[in-house]
This record gives sequence, structure tokens and C-alpha cells, in this order.
Amino acid sequence: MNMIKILVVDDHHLFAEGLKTMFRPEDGIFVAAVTENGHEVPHILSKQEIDVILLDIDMPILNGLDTMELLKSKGFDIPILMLTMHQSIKYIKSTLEKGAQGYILKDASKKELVEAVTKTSQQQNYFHSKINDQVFDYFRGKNSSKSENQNLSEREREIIECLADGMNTKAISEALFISEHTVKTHRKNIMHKLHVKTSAELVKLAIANGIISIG
Amino acid sequence: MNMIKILVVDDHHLFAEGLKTMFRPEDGIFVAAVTENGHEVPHILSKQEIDVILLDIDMPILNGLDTMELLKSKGFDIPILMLTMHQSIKYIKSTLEKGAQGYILKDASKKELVEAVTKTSQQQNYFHSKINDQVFDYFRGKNSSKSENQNLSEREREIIECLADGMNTKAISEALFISEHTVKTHRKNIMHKLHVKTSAELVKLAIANGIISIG
DNA sequence: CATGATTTACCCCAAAAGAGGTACCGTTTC
DNA sequence: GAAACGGTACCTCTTTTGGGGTAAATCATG
Repeated sequence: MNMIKILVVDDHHLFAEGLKTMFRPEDGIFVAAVTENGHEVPHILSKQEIDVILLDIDMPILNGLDTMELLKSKGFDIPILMLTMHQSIKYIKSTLEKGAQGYILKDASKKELVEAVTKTSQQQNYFHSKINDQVFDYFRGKNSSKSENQNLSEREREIIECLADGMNTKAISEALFISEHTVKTHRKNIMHKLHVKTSAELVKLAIANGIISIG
Repeated sequence: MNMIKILVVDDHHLFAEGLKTMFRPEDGIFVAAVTENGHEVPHILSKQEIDVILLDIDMPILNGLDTMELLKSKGFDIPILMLTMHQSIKYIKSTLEKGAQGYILKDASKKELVEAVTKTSQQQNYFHSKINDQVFDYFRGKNSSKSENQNLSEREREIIECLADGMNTKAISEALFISEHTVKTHRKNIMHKLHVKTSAELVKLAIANGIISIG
């Protein structure tokens, strides 16, 4: 039986270190490489054979989604299993769109991870049961409130960022070199799109959905 | 040399599982027990000898801070090393106040963790270098802008949560059975305490500092 | 080139927010 | 028992928000 060679990309050293020692020969899985930086992945892939990439989403330098983008642009086509603590539909959706093979949570059991890695290596999809529920929920409510969350224009995102930074209409208009009327129109449109009643709620929703960051 | 017996309390099975296999005899550390539920800790402690508790903060059923509270109330006095991904001063402050022996991040190295556990078992304090910086920063700015971030009253936190949920003054007053005047007074006081100019900024800051959650 | 999305800008108007006060009543703490 | 704090409530006032419109210029893209 051939061992499945995996590459772990995770900025939590301890977690990656733990995975390394967790797999036993009888699991059929072997951690061939570990890195905490997405930028290093192409280099590793060019030097050694990897069957599955275990990819964390939250990473400081290059996050999981951007890492997938990088790999795609470099022509790599290795099955990717996202391993993360997030069950937000936003992340799940993004990873699926970018072509991830599977999605598993950090609170999964070892058995589930072994199954996930095995399936992924065979080009099969794997989704943690908790994730499945989320996905179903999402598609059930497809043409209701949540579908339009992401189609904000760049300008609209800018406005939200300004609002989150405590700027009022006048300040925003000066910062973006547009009239106060325009700022008001944007804010109005955004609030209508996202179905929120106040700027405060807008900021919370924007943070929750990753539209803006908390930096 | 006596092995240090540790109890790992973490809802991320994979992480806990990884720790279990990571420690080697030469590290002098041995994972004696693992649980994902803070409620089970007293029971485990009464059944077996534990030298150090490795405690995660984010847990669904009983979080790390409440677990510490529970242990204190039951009279247990075993050194606790907080193991978490958060570097927010809020968590650090809370854990210190509750008497944690140390604080280490999940992106630490194995070497650092071994050092942390060892020190903790000897009743010494351990703080990850990243944490140290945070703590110093905090005390440096003690009587400036950031000092009052955390001393919001429970009522004030409630008000922020309502604002983040898109409620206006009237809605909040009805939800909390107080007058609109009172809501305005609270909001005013909060904004003054946290030095923010708008409710939108307030929500962002509250989320960033863990005062409210994005649920 | 035509259609649609984006960005821009304006109108009116009611409601809410925000900045400045004061003040009373319980706790807790010194 | 006085002081400090938290929660409550009220006042006035100006500024801002948010809801309802309309509409032009620009950009993208089929």
C-alpha cells in the first residue's frame, strides 16, 4: 500500500507539529512537508512529490485562498483539503469556487481526517458533516437574503471601511474626493443591498462576512 | 526524572490528538488526559494526578475562562497554561486576573511549548514573547487611550450588542425595558470611554477587542 | 453600439444620533 | 458615613442619518 504524502500548510506550528506525529504507518498517510507560509508551497511542490495539500485558511502572510490562487496560476493541480476552524458559509463558498477538493474542521476526529485525506487523494470530494449542513442551508436559501451579500462594488466596500473607521458623511466625501450626496447614495445603496437598518449593523455584517477586516 | 502529567482541554480534537503524539519521553511531558469539555475537568482531576492543565479559551460548551472559574470554585489549584490563538489584550488580561500561570499561542513551536509546560509545572510564569510585547504595550499605555477599553459595565456591553444588531434607540429601550433617555446616556458614555465617533466605529472596535462576538 | 452596472450628484423630509448638561438611587468600597 | 460606581432618567440643541425619489456620465462587455 502506497503512503499518501501530504503537505501541511498552517501557521500554527504546534498544530502542524502535532499532525506530523499523529499519523501512523497503518493510517497510510505521511506528512512529507510542513510550511507556515503559502509562498513556499510552489517551491516545495517542485522539489518533492505531494499527493494532498492540507491547507489552513487563516494565515498571516498569504492566506489559504490566496495560496490556492497562487498554485492555480503556477499550474499546480494537486488535491487540496481545507483544514480550518471556520464553518462560515463565506469561506466554504470561496474554497469550493476556487476548486478545493474538501473541507474539514479542526475539531474533527483523527478518523475523520484520515478519511478526508484518503478521499481527497483519490480525487473524491470530502466535506465534514457540519459543513454539509451549512452548504445545504445555503442552497436552500439561495434566492433569499444571503445571495446578494458579496456583490458589492469596490467603491461600496471603501465606503463601508470608512464608516467602520468612524468617519461621517463629510469626512468620507473628503477622503474619497466625492460629494457628500454621493456618499449618502452609496451608503443608502449598501444598506439596501445588505438589508441592514443602521451603519453599526452594517459594520458588524461586513466584518462577519469578511467584506472588511478588523485591522 | 519525573514526567509532567498534563491534561489537555481543547475542543479541537485534531489539535489535542496531535499534542498527545507529539511529546516524546525525552521531553519529560506526558499527555495524561484529554477532554473537549470544561465541565469534565473536575471529574478528571479527582480521578488522576495532573501537574499542568493546558487550557484552550474558545470552547463551545464551557469556555476556558469559565473553566478556570469552575476549578477555582471547586478548590482545585493546579497550574494552568492557556493555549490559544488569541493575542488580544482582553483575553490575556482576563486570564491573568483569574490566575493563569502562563499564556502561549497556538503558533508557538514545540520547543516553546515544552518550555512553557515545564515552567508552569514549577509554578513559574510563562508568557510567549508575542504576549509579553502585548502586555508591555498595555501597561505602557495604561492611562492613555487603551486603558479603559475593557472596563465597560455589563449593561454597556448589552447596549453595544443591540447597536451591532441594527437596533435604534427606541428598539433598544424596548428590548431592555428602559427609557430611550437611558439608552442614549449609555451610548454616550460608551462612545466617550472608547473614544469613538460613531456607532459604526464602536461596533468595529468592540468586535476587534472581543467585547462582542460576530455571531 | 447598445445594454447594464458603476459612480457620480441632486431633491425633500422625518427620524435619529451625538454633544452638552443635571440628577436620583442603589451598591460597593474605603 | 462618605465616596465611587453603575444604572436610571431627563433637558436642550445641532448635526447626521436614513428613506423616498431622479438622473447624468462613465465603464464594461456582450
